[in-house]
Amino acid sequence: MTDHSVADDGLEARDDPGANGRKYRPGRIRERNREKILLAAEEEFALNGYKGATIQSIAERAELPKSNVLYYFSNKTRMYSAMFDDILGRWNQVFSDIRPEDDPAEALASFIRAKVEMSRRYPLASRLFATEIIQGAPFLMDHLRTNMREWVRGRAAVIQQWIDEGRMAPVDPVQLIFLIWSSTQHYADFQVQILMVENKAEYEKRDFDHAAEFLTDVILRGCGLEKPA
Amino acid sequence: MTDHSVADDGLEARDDPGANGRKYRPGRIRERNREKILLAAEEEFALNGYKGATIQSIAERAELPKSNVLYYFSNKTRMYSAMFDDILGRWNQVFSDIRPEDDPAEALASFIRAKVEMSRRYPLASRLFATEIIQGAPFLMDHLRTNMREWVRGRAAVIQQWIDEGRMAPVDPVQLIFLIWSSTQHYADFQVQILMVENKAEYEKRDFDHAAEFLTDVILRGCGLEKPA
DNA sequence: GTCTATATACCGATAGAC
DNA sequence: GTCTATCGGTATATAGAC
Repeated sequence: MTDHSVADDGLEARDDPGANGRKYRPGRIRERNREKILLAAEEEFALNGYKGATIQSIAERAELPKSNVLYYFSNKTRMYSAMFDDILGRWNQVFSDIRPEDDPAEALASFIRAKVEMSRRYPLASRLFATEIIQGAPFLMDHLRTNMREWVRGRAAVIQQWIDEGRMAPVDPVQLIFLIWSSTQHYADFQVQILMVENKAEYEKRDFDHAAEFLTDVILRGCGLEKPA
Repeated sequence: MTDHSVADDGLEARDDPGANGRKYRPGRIRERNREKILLAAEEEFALNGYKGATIQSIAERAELPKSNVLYYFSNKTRMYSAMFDDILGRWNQVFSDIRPEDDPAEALASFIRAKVEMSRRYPLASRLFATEIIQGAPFLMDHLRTNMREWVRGRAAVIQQWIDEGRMAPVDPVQLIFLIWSSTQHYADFQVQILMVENKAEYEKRDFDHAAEFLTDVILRGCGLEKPA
């Protein structure tokens, strides 16, 4: 269960314009099908879990024959891994950095906003990630032990420096990161619960704005910070 | 998938002392086996998901033949439902109430502590619940729509009253409940991630104490409250 | 009540025609 | 590259001996 392979298909975006202006790209169909499959897999895995999702159902959602799916991803575990590579890549593009010279209030607020926005834009990815962690992270263990640990340590060091400089209340930086993670992801992972409790049919953009505002409000004040203008 | 039946086996704890002082209770073996199965089911379902958990593996963990398990719970879905009835019953016993005349700081602090303690004592139950919600709550939908909605509304009303009386900062009471839920459950649901990031082999009691202290510290201050003595 | 044997169904993966 | 047919394995659930 440590087969956390990198999706290494040739995805170079080589443009090779044809005669009549229509772009010709070798592997364009392949690329498109790959994306369709990964998107379908995201929905099926998120909704039914690893075992519960079947290659058949993924194929149907992607509007491709089952064997075609197995042609692109030789087996189910590889497909699952490739999906996480996809998700983690997407996340890395979005994550903004924080630096010691930044204003703590502004940095934390923008971090919270970015995470809430992620919950809004990629709820399936968030749920998949949560399910994977809850079940013991068999596929992402390596990622947690290396990349994520380093990521947290880097951010925690910056926060600690802010504290040492007396620019915010002395709270455990690592716990603070966990608090921001959990409270923001909650809106994606527990969407159904939130909707049911609030008796809403579906989320609207303003719900996320409201959530982000509430969280920055409470967490920043909890860190002894004034809300940025 | 709406077969959310209540486990209605005769579980009356009728004591019927025998001749030599040894308690005789009809259905005692049945009760014991039921508990063993439900405990095993909790572990298997939490670790592998609904589809991933097999009756065979549950039976082995409970040290009973597979058919014996199917004798107590006629099928897999009933077993899954009975497990949640069990969990929800356990939770209802623990949940403390909050009243308008309580001190907001103390009430919220004890609520946070109780939830963290729950994450420590019943991590599997928390993970099962999370997985169920993430996957759209097919079995718990009814519970969310009725019991849980009422529970939240009752607590939110009390918090709102505190706000109206100027005893705490004006924050959205429902969002505050979500914040406390998400941040406390996180320690059970994302245990592996937390351990990996902090490079720890396993949780200790003091880790939970530390987490509870951090959360009460930040959240209470975020609500404009002083930490209770 | 307990357990063996088995019916039935479905899944992942492969072989091979086109 | 695409698709049909199918193999081997395993799951739930039941029938029936004890």
